[in-house]
Amino acid sequence: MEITKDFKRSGLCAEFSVTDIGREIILMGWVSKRRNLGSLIFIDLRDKSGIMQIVFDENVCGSDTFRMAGSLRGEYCIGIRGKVQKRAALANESLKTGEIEVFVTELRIFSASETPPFPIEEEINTKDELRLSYRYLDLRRPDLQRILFLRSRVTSLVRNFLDKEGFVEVETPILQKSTPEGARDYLVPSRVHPGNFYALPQSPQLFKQLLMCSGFDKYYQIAKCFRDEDLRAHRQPEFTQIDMELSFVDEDDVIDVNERLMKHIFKETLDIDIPTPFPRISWQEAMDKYGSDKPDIRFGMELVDISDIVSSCGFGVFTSAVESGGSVRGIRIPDKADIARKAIDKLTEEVKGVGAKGLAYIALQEGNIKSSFTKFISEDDTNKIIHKMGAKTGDLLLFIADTNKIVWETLGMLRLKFGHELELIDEDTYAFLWVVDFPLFEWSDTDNRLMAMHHPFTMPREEDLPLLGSENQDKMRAKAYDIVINGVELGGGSIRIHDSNIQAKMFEALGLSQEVSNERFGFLLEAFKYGVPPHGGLAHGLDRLIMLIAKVDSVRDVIAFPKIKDASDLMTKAPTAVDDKQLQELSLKITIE
RNA sequence: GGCCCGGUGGUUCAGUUGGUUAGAACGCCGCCCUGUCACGGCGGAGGUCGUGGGUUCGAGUCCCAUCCGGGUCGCCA
Repeated sequence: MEITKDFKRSGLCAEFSVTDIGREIILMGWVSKRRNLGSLIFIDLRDKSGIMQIVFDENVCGSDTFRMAGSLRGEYCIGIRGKVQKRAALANESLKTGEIEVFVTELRIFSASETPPFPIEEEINTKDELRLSYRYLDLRRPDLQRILFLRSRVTSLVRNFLDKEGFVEVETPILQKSTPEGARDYLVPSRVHPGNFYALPQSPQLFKQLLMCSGFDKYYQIAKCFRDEDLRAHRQPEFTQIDMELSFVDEDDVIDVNERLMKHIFKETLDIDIPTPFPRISWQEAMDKYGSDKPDIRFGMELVDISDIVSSCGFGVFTSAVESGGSVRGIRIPDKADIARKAIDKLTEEVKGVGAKGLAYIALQEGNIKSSFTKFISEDDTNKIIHKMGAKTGDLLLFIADTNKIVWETLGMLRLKFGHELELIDEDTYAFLWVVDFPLFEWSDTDNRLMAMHHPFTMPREEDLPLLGSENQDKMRAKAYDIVINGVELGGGSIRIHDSNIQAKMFEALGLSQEVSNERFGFLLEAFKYGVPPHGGLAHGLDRLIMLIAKVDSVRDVIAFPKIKDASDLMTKAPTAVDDKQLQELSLKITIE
């Protein structure tokens, strides 16, 4: 059945209302539900806009059409001509079009459908495995359609906003040079250059800096990025960034434009007014207070450092942690003093999973203090701890003694866990936050050297510059900033180095010889010889932004065709083996099996 | 790669200390029904309980291995 000149869609289901009563219209869509009453057949016709009830009455449509209507089944793709009428019975208040219906005079079945493997409805419980195998059917469901329409709306808002701000969108190459610093690259073999490979971009980082060298001043791109690392609920191997770079700016300028961008997006999509400026805290403060560089500040329960009290308390676990450069910190869980011994044991197992050696606690029960360690320390010290923690009867205090990194990570995890469990979090608020003054470097045990925490082109803070090259350079802070919403790292960026001397020292600090840095980044260093503007930028994770706005928990729900945990595609079965002929052309040989 | 959770008609689930013929709801098929919208009524089909092995008189249930999916740690400059 073909579409003909005199059978064109007059509009979408949800576009019609009582003002159209009496009109003859043509609708096209899918059979969502059918209710066959014998000599009266109701069909819920679904298109991307919603549902329209259509009615088949043999007296109106004739016996042939009525017989056809009886054969309709779920997901048949059809077109109908009919007259809009006010419903004879009560209106259906759950439908936008609930006051009207269409009496069909002509039915065209474009194609039949097998019974779908899962219901095409909102809020189904079907396993991801099945949904992703039939993603094209999954995407018929209204909730997923809404998210993809939302996603399109957001990218459109981003483009309009940044265009007005004087940004230019430039496409950077997908086939790039591999620079093995950071995540693993996806590699693409070159046919023309046997034995050589392109890499898919992990981000357009170097190209956007080059665009600043070229004088574009303000660049952005809705950029596809690729990282060959294992997946998580928030992580896909290919994902999209709202990427930008600006010249002649400092941190405040980048932060300002992005605050206004976020405010604009949240106003236009959710009609929420996000107050600006967003709060800013230093990385150090974030770690000390929340044990995380992406803290959820919708609730308190902040970490407390008790190292000074316990540094010579006589309890070996505590004192040795402090002596070896670590710390002892705790959090106060309100009204949890009645926690069962078994639950403490379970928590202990959990913190061991994060790398802690154990979990100490004080439970301030009515008239009784239950604790794993107070018998080892003086009553005076116990009271000091309770006082510093601000604890009162009924509270549970949990402590970790270890390196700072493990203490932060463990207590940060416990804080989030109890924040959710005790329902301290208002799910309807969006708490924006800038985390600034990140450390410039981070020690890598696997590589046994300093690594750039952000990337090697990040500008150190001026007052820390004298430390570069010194033995204290690991204490340096960067002009780097992350934007965090509700405990989710939405994006990050930095002011870049535009001074080739500082850049050279930076590579030296990272243990990159001049040869290696030239081989990897020579084109950028060369470009920096020709008058490079001060510049900096930021990239937002678009997928995460959509997750937050749409309030969904899996990044798969905001990507049309996502990959599963092992980075394969359940629907197309990619990746797959290729023909020997293709391998030969690429001068590749498979060595497995 | 480690750890945790899951896999039972098409879908979502139940299934007792191992014990008759593995159940329910929805969906599907047939018949009836002129105002349904979670339509209703009557009838029906549909399961090698992910797979392989083991223990047992007997396994959906216990054990081992394996496959598939999810979460998480490692990893993600």
